Amino acid sequence: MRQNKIPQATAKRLPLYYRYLNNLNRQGKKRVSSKELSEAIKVDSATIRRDFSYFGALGKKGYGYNVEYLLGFFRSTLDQHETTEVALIGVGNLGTAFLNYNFTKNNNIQIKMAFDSDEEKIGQIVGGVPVYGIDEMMERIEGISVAILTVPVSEADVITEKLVKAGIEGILNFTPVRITVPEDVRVHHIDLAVELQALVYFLKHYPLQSK
Amino acid sequence: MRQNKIPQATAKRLPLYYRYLNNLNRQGKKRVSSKELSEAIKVDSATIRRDFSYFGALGKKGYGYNVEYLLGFFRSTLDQHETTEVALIGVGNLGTAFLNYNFTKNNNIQIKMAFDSDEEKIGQIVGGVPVYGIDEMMERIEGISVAILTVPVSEADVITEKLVKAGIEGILNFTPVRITVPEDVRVHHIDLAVELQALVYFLKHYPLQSK
DNA sequence: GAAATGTCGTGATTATTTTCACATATAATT
DNA sequence: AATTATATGTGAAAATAATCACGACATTTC
Repeated sequence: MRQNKIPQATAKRLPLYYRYLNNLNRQGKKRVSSKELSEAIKVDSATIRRDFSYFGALGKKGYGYNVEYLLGFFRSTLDQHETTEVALIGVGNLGTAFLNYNFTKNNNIQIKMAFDSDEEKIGQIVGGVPVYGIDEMMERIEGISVAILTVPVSEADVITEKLVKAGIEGILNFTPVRITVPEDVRVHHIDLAVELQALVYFLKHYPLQSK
Repeated sequence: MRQNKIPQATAKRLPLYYRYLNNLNRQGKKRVSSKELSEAIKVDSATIRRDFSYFGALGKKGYGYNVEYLLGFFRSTLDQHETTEVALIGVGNLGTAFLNYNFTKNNNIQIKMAFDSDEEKIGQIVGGVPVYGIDEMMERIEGISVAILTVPVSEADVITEKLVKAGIEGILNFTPVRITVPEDVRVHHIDLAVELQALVYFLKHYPLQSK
């Protein structure tokens, strides 16, 4: 379970590979080469082969990769056989977008419950997920190890503290706040304003074409 | 304008620095050290010093950095003196979240217009931004160089093609589709399902604490 | 069944990024 | 004024990641 040898950069690409293989499989494709994959997902073909090779020799020379086999392999590598249950905190626009996203289609990830402090929202079912009051969070969240944080900035720190107390292990943080957690809690940040500004910066300072 | 020497990894962190310096300045803080910054934004202090040093000697030994000076410096580096106008395509939950996000507060980025194909939404003002029909996009978008793409998967390719024809230079793509564009158009992907699945993978395979 | 073609897996190389660690300079203290 | 504490900027090293390029082998074609 903890064969910690795969580079982080590779690990980040695995879900991407997995989803595309799923697509191919649905389309009934039987084989695929690193070159084809490369064109579809915009990752250098040598990088793809290298990535796959960390898991052993999954392909066949002169043929490519067997889609079904590869898919099955990634399914178990990405623990897709067991469903990961997730909680979402903050049912605003962004939170609602997540609730309506069907993660279970490609990934065995399921948002099991959501929390909000707005009386209007409590008790509703959004995207098939029940919304509870924040005050119920501590009891209800037990057994869930991953949280998506889509609350306003002002709430971020307080909620994070509660999540940590409730034993959460991973947080996908969409607030601009760099939340503070014990070192055994993993936080991934997605900062929408930063991403947008970075794109603008790259546009002005890193001309493409010539490259 | 094109002193292409700053590492990409550094460039991606600039907006983060900028926002935090803004916060400090608002709080009336006069000085800050790389160590303080490091604790706040969770980036190694040596990395911060190195990042800053690409722009010259911005600090003072034994003192740290002058917040106002540094802020002013980044403001011009990040082109914050001029407003960047952006269009958003797809006013669903995710799109609406963006429209309600006040980018202008910290960043001189303004979503100037939005597009959707839903008759219900056309003509509305969401978060202060007018929503037009997709069919008006080609005319209206002229002069805008950045687009945020928050449409359903099925629309992604068609809309992208239109955006490219309309002369867009950068796309912040939230669809899982790896859109195809000419090489002089810059695309940044943010794939929510991939991010979530990557977090889950890291949790299971990259134990923290010990590290 | 021989020749041509295709594609993997990987050693070696190169590029990029992070981190260490310390000389150097400023600021604070006594 | 001397001493101590602080914090930068950066050379050098280490870590991480991407890419090249080719031998080996499977598949396809003739």
